[in-house]
Amino acid sequence: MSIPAKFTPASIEKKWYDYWIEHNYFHSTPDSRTPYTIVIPPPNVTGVLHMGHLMNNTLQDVLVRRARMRGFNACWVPGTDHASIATEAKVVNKLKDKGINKLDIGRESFLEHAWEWTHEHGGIILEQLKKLGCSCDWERTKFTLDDDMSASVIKVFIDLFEKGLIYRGFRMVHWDPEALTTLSDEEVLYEERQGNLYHIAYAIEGSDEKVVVATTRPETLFGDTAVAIHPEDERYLAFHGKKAIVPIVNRVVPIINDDYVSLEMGTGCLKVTPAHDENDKVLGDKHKLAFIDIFNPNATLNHQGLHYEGQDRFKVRKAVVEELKAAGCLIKVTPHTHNVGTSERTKAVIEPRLSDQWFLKMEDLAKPAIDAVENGDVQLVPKKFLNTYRHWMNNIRDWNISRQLWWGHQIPAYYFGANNENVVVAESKEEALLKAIKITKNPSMTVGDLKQDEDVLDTWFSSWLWPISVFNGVTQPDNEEINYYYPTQDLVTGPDILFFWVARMIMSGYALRDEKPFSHVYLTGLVRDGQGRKMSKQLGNSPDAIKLMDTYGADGVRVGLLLSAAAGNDLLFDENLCQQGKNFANKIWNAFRLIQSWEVDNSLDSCETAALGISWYTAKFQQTLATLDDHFDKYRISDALMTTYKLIWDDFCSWLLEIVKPAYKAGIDKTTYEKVKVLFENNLRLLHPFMPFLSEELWHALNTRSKEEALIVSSWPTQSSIDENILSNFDHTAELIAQLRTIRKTQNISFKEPISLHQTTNDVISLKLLVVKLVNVSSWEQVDKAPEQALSFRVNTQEYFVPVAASNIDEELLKMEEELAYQTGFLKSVEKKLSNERFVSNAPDQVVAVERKKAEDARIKMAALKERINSIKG
RNA sequence: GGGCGCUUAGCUCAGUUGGUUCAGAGCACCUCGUUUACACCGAGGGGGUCGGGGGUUCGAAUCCCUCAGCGCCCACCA
Repeated sequence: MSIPAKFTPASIEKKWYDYWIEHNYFHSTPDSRTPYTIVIPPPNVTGVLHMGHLMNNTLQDVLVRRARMRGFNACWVPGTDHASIATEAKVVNKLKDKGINKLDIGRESFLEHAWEWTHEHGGIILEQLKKLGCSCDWERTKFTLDDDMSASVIKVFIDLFEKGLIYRGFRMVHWDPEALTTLSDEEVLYEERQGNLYHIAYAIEGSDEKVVVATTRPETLFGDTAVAIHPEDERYLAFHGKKAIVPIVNRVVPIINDDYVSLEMGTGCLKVTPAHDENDKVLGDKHKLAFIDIFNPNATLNHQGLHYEGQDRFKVRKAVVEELKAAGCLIKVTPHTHNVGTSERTKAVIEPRLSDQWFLKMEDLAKPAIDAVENGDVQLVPKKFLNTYRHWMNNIRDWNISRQLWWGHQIPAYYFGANNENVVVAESKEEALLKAIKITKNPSMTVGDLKQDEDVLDTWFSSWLWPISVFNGVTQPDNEEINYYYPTQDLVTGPDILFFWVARMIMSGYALRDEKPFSHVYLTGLVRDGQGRKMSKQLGNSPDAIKLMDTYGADGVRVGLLLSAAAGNDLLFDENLCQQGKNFANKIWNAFRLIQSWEVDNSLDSCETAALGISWYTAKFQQTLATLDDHFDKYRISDALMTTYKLIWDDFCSWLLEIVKPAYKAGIDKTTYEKVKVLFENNLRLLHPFMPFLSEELWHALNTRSKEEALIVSSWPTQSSIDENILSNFDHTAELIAQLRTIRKTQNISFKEPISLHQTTNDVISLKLLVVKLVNVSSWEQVDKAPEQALSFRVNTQEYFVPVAASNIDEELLKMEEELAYQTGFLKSVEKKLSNERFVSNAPDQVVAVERKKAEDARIKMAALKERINSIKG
């Protein structure tokens, strides 16, 4: 036999991927079948495959491949995301290495660099997905900055603006002083940091008294425009109506009363810096205070910072503290831990900043999206995320959608007028001009009078349209594709972007099409390392995905990841699981080798033993298929895999093949041979979603196919009635075989030495032929009385005996006496239960019946044991 | 600070409405085995009072209360 005993995945993977592509099996177009659609969570265009992607896309491919086999028109739409801030940050760094500053080269030139970078690194990740075996419809590949994608984004912006949902607001936003842009609430991460609480004395105007405020940010005193106290704070009643003098700047500011101020916190006195703190802004608006912005965009101080102008905020903090100390204004400093907002991308400490930004009103958009998830139209898997979702959606705030970046969709807003005080929103400058003329009634205006907004939209403002825009459902709302494929079925993604992306897609679905975007959201866990740490570049604990596939094969890695990946649970990645996947592949490979090695002997009659095994396996397969389908229906993908794993390894390889296997050098009859090949082929169908490469390879190598050309487009087995009788019969037989093997082992009886078996009763039929073959039983008789010199055991209530030499009998006697003691105790406890009237009257009849059966069985066993013990003792 | 969830065998986890073999699976481990698919293997085996305590019930891994430990989400008040 020339087939190697070790399976080498590398030898077949590319071959079959190319084959699938050549035959166009991944491509989908609308037809009369029911669609099954998944849109990929688009990875960053310049990203490389990491463990999370492996996990995610394996799951999607499993779902897609199974759906395809079940006769659905499967369509998996791939694509990439331009990842505005992440990509821009990379390009900025790259230019910096070359000594180029983004601002020096200007927008046009910067974008050229960005596109160059995108073309250079873009799409690598999609190639890597192919290696994993992903059956995406590559003809549909989209990029969020493609022209048609951009057109969708712009159209939605304009529509929502015209509906009054998008507005421009002067608001406190999260400012990233390193990337020089605003961030949405979701892009800010809070870290606990050790800081100080500074107690600073402010003089009261026209008095020797002082008021002491507490602050964590003394450098912001340049922006102070009030001191606030609680109106009922008895300590400060004397200060009502007075004014305070801000140290260093010597600004005279009012002391205001507001019950926002806590009596317990700090000193009970608050310095108010309306331009640099969200809460202070509220106070500022309420009390009509001045707003003094003291920072430049890069968080150095501006001219308001006086002699600190141009210096960084943290340096200024130290210097100001020193100056206050020297001036005797610093009363005390206490350590203080607090949470500091940082930029998800640049890690810079966020500076609250007032600025003009674009916002999307969320409250009305959220309502149908909340309902959809509450009433199950959109199901989150696992359900535990429902609470999180509900909580967030019910407290949703307006979405800051503008970013001070260049890489992205430029906001289609055009300003005009002497101070650019007017704005129109339009698809193009020309259209904007028409709108502007309408407003100004000045026909002499030209496009030169219009200035487009410099900012771009948040990345998620394009990805929230993804399930619609990939089918051009925004720009052509009634086209055939969107009508056919939308809503999609399943979305597979991580819980970390539940709000960034998933919630917003649900909202856009209802806002734009009055329809959910998908029915199920499968939320995967994070992939962590063996110590539970999140995998990251910094820690260097993330294995190289490509290397992993080279080592264990794509199928092996897929199995490894899936094996312990219950939905929503973090996966502690362990390479051993990939090894297990690889071992499994090898096991299947060798099962194939065994079958291939058989030679049909047409002179042989159909083997009866094999026929029994085949009948049993057929039933077992049906039973497992029902379980498997159920796991899939409930999105228990790792359970589905484990079910398949055990079916093939244990039931097919360990049992069926051993039953069917012809004797050494003997031929096999044609009937058995053909049937086993069909059973193996059916195994491959179940296996295909998990291990597409190996299963496709063997499907072809097996050479039994009649009508279906490739496994990927073959059919998923259908459930039919299950022969329960043979299954229970087999269970009994398997137990009998295990007992006999144990006896062989403990008694040191070689397999080659046949054993004989006796039984006294015959109330259970066992599949005798299997026992004869698998444990080499030479004679099997029913006897009236237990043999004198024999080992005994029971399967259920059936008693069996294996005659042995006398020397083993004492041991056997002891064993039986122990067993008798156990049964006696067991019976006692069951009888106690049954004599409890409340149990008998309250418990369901079925449960009581079971207890009665237990007692009955115990009595039978005990009687047999006693009889045997007595007979041995003579 | 508010909310949610988790704790079951050495490891990773199942356990659906409390009641049939419900105390499980895979891996790891131990013993034996090179029988002619596979040592990336086969056969057999050990291992948990289901985090602690209390309660409801005829009956609790499962329901309630409480304590301890861990994790996540939201808000981020000087």
